Amino acid sequence: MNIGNASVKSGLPAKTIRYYEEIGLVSPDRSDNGYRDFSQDHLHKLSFVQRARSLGFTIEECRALLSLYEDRDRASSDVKTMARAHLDQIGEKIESLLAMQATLSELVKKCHGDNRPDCPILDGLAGKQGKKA
Amino acid sequence: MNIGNASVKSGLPAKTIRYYEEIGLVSPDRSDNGYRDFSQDHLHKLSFVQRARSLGFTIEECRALLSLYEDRDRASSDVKTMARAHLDQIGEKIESLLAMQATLSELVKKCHGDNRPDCPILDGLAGKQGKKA
DNA sequence: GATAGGGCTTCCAGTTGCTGGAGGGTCAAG
DNA sequence: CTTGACCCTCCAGCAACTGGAAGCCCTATC
Repeated sequence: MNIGNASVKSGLPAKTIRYYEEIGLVSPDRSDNGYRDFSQDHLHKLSFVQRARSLGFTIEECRALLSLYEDRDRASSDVKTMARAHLDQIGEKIESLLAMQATLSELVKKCHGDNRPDCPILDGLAGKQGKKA
Repeated sequence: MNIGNASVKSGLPAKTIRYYEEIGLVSPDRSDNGYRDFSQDHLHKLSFVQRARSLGFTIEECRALLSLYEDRDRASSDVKTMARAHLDQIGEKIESLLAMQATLSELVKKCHGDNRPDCPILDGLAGKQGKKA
C-alpha cells in the first residue's frame, strides 16, 4: 500500500509517516519505482503510534511501547509502569494549567475591560498586587 | 546591574535573558567592558515577561502585552481580549489532557500489571477493544 | 606580577515533533 | 501526449530555549 493510503488508514499525515521512517519507528518496504510499500503490519504500527501519540506519549515512549508490543515475552507490569509515569506527568500538566487558569481568570474578572487604560491584568503581570476589595 | 544579578532578581536564567535581548524583548545598555547593564526598568520588563510566560503566554503575546503595558493610552479592553483568548486556549488544553487522563487511567486500571504478557494497555493502543466486563 | 576563580562575552548546535516548500520522477486517464 | 494526482528527496523553519566551546574581564591572593 502507498503512503497516501497508509496516511488515510492510520490517520497520520504522509509527512509524519516519512518522518517516522526517518527516525526508525517504521521501516516500510520499497516498490520497484521507489515508492514506500506498507504492509498490514506496518499499518498496524502506524495506528499504534498514532493512538499512543494522541494519549500524549513522546516519540521515545512510543518506541518503547512498540517494542514491548512486539515482545511476546514482555511483562505487563513494564507497560503499566510506563503508563503510570505518563499519567503522573499528565496530572502535573493539568495541575499547572489549572493554576494558570485560576490566576488568569481572577485577573480577567478584576479587569473592567473598557476604554480606560487602568488594567488589573497588566498590573498583575507587573507584580503590583491589586487591591483586594 | 550585571546579567547574573538580573537573572536572580527576575527569576530568569541568564541564557534566557540573552535570548530575550536577541529577539528584541529587552534592550539593556552596555558597560564599557561590554557587559550588559540592566536598569530597574529593564528588570521590571524581565519580571513582567517572566510572569506572563508562567501564565502560558507565548513570547509574541508577551511582546504585545509589554507594548500595551508601555502604552499609557491603551484600552484595558484590549488586554482583556487577549487574556480571554488565552484563557480559552488553556481551557482547551485542560480538556484534552483530561480526556487523555481518562482514557489512559481506564487502560491502566484494566491492566493487572504482573509478569504475564497479556496487557490491556497495549491492546488498547493496538486498537483492540478490551472486553467490557 | 603571576595565577586562579568566577562571571561575562559571542557563536554554534541541539532539543521535540513535525510542517512547508522546491524541484523532480511516476503513473493512470483521456 | 499531456494533464493531474501521486510519489520521491532534501533543505529550512517553527517555539523557546539550553548546552557547550573558546575566549575576555575582574578581583583576590600569594
